[in-house]
Amino acid sequence: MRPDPPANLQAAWRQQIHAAGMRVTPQREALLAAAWRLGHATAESLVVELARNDSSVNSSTVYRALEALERIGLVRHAHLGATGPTYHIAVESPHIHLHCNSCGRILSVGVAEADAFVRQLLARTGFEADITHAAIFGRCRDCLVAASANGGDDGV
Amino acid sequence: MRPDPPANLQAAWRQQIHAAGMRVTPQREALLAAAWRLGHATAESLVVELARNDSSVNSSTVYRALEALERIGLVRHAHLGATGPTYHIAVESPHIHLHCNSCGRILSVGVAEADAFVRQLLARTGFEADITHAAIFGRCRDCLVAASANGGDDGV
DNA sequence: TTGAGTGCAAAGTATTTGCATTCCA
DNA sequence: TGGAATGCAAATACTTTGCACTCAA
Repeated sequence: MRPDPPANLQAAWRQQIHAAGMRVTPQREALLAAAWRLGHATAESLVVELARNDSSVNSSTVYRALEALERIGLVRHAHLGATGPTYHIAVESPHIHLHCNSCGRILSVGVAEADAFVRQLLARTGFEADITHAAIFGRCRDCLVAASANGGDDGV
Repeated sequence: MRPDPPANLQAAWRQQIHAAGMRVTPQREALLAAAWRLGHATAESLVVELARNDSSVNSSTVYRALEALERIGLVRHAHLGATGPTYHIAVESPHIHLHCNSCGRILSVGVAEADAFVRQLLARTGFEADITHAAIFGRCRDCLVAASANGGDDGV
């Protein structure tokens, strides 16, 4: 969990909402701050995080606000696991999500790791991949080590 | 939509269920056949497909059967879109799913396309990726062409 | 014969929608 | 002040669970 967003960032958010012809409301500001603190958050977890922090926001408002804020590019969603979409602040540098099937953790690595793959895919199949949009599933280093220490058993 | 599975394949399924100490029921046979016909199917779509074909199976049975059949390796699931998990018969040769954000189609390409990427990811981050488990989002060739013909507009 | 598997109905969870009210610009 | 945005409550969609009954082995 990160600390609250810096004031200048919050100001930029307000400005961007306003520039899009939309209204700056306390709920939207609280929502953006909560998304910033959580890093990766489902709609559900945002509702909970907001309730924890004084400012509770109705869940239907959260869904509608996320949709509106995504439309103007302030937040993005990705598919990180079995659950529904996960939202994050758009300014974060783009990264690939690696979802460990054993421990459930989400690791992030830079998009550069996949550059060659994306280029090759485009050249050979004509498909322009947005590698950041969905997690890649698998097993993280720690769980691989634990599994092999465990006699090579899966441990899943 | 594929034709019904060949008899020898169905026999192999029965054998594998039996070998796992589980019971071969008409519902499970119908479910496997439906999954084979659909290729990629959500639990929901399997319920519908089964209802269409004489043999309707209760949805709770479908969920429980999918879980049981996945446990013994006869079916697998993947995350292909915004919706829940998608099931497919396990014998299909492993493939990467490419989900087009514009037209919604799911393209399949061989895992060989990602071999270098998976190897590099393992070497550099220690993460063993199962690239087949989740779709990669992006835009297919047709939609890219359509978008550029459209003055470079997104068209989404 | 018997218990794994099924169907049904009810509950749970996540998300959406209609409408009256609030409050930002 | 006007209409975008919110809160509430009801509706919807999907999945899970408890329980009595069925049927594969």
